[in-house]
Amino acid sequence: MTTNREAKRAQLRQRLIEAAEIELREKGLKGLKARDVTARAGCALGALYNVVDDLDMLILEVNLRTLIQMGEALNAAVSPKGSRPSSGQDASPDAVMQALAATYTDFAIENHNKWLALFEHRLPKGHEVPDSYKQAHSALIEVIVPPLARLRPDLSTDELMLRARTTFAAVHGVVHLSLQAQFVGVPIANLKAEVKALVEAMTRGAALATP
Amino acid sequence: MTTNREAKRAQLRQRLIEAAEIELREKGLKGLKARDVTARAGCALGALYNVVDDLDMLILEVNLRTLIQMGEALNAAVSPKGSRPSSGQDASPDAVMQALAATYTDFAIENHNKWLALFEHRLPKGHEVPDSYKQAHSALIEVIVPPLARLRPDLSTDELMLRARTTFAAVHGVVHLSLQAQFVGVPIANLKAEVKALVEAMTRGAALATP
DNA sequence: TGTACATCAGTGAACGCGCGTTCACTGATGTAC
DNA sequence: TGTACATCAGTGAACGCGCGTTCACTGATGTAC
Repeated sequence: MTTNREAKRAQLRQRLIEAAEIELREKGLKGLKARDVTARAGCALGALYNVVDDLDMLILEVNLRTLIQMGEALNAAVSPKGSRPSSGQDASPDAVMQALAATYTDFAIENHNKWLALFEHRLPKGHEVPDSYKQAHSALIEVIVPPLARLRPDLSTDELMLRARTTFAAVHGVVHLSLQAQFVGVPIANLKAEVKALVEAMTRGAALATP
Repeated sequence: MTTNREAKRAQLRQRLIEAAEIELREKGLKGLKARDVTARAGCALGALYNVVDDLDMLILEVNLRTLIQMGEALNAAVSPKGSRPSSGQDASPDAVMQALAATYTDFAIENHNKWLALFEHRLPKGHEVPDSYKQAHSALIEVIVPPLARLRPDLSTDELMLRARTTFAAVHGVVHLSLQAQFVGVPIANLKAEVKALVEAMTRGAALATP
């Protein structure tokens, strides 16, 4: 039963990822240390390197989780749990866009450090971003496309993808500068209202462009 | 002439700030090292600490310069050099907003590392952000307020300040994710067009809200 | 089922490096008389 | 103006620390017969 060994390895790997996730949540990316992670996972420092190439790869793994969690949150916002399968199209596209933006804002607030790590972590040269990671990225954008497509039937698929990224990034920017607090950001107390106004402007402007 | 000594000190200080600026521009925030800066400034490592508390304080000084340069660029975009004093109000507010956003985008592209450092650098606890820094921040926002005020005469001064920050942050977000390249950003080739569309939507939406 | 051997996960002390900061020293620049 | 002394900018080797990563070792887990 060589599987037994593999299973244990995989188990330790999971424990390490979970430990890293908690450490990241509590201390932020800069505060994430190999020693703390292994201590929390209950194994020796060296064990980490039996199971993972690099500390960077471990972080990437945690980030992948965060991306997936974010995707789940956004999807839940688009199709709330109570809704029946056939009732997918009833909410107005403006409302859907607002729900997505609000969900993103909440997610960022509630998972501040983990969310920040998505943008702060940069791979050392030589490492390539894994496919699963890229897929999780696209999944996020694809949530925005359907409501946007209804607002802008004039746009091609490519243009929609592009505009979806722009919309995402605009909301992201407002949230990011606000939570950073040190720069020109909107005070957190006003954040949600301003994000709403932003999305309102964007969906309204879009509607105008489609007579 | 005790002034002579002071003058030399101030001179070295300037040389160090300039050296740090070049190092930052070339190698980015993470690549900025005390040894490289002093080598470039042509003084000994220790001299740095005669003239500045901290490496962090030196970075802050460089960031202040960057903020001021950015402010100058934005101001130049609002009132181009050829224009006479009395002709300040002729451009439409939409056009002014577009010019500001385009200028911000260009500035970010052309000064990538320095611009990034504005957002990446965080002071260690205990240090307080100096007033000059905060002033430079506000100066940026205040460039946006006049055109926005013309688009939204219904908003109070406070609301305008807030909306100006939101607008700034939205544009910033699109530029930031795009130049970061690794995340969900807009491809750089499409960046300027998308920023334009964003600002168009925001100014148009605003006009609608003011019947 | 039991024994001998091989493998490999797990260990944690030690390595190594990068780098900000200090500090004892020197020599030039200023001050006192 | 000249001399004796004090100050302080400037020097760069050495300190110190944090921390990712390695490595020789051990003991448990699996395999062969």
